[in-house]
Amino acid sequence: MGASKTDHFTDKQNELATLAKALGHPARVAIIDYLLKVDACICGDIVNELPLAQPTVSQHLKELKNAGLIKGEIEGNSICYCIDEKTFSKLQNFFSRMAVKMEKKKNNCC
Amino acid sequence: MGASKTDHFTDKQNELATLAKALGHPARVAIIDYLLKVDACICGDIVNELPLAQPTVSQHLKELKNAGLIKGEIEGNSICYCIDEKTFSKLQNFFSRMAVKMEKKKNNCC
DNA sequence: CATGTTTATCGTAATACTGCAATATTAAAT
DNA sequence: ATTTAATATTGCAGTATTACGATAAACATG
Repeated sequence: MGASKTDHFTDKQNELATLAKALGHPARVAIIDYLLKVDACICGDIVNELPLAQPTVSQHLKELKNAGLIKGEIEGNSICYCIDEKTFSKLQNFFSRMAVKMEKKKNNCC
Repeated sequence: MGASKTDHFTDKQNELATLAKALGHPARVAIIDYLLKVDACICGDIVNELPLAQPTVSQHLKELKNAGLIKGEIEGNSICYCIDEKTFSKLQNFFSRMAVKMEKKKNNCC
């Protein structure tokens, strides 16, 4: 089938899955890495940084934007992309909540 | 094509992408949630918790295990699954390193 | 306005993912 | 040794993802 049964899971589960999925490709991780490495937002350049054709990069950028991981503002005839920190802190919250639960059940388990 | 060009990215990028991809499905997030909710490791039960057929759940468990997010030990004729905390702390490290970089470039950007 | 630059979209091919019925495997219990 | 229970594997259908060439759209500049 290839289609996930999203309606059977909670909103939080679907949300985390969507964010994780967006990060589930090395090219998209590389885009995030690059946005973090340079000291400001990037207008262009991203295509030259990746070993992929321009349409492919554009597609990956779109997916990151759809997931809310990056923002893109039009700046003249190029586009200024930057990280959406709110979404990343949401991701971090998911994991720290998980960490708390793990701490609780320590030694309760294999 | 449908195949990622993993050789063109760094090991860390590929590693994070692999872990994120494994969490990129609500059923797999639900499995992790369940393992965290119950106070011990689970021998069985997981199939009954999810709105999916047994072979499908088994497949998701396999993917989580391949990614190193869970461990499964044979216990009699059932299997005891539990979270692999090492992998989760690795994930958390990725995100906290990112958070540090974000903090640094604050106000340097849109 | 014509041209070049930058980014997005379309179309398409190859591959991966999701889901399940049927079946196999494994180990306990009778 | 059979039966039962719990998981895994196989095979298949349907869908999604990845990648890119070709092309379009938007804008700045000469």
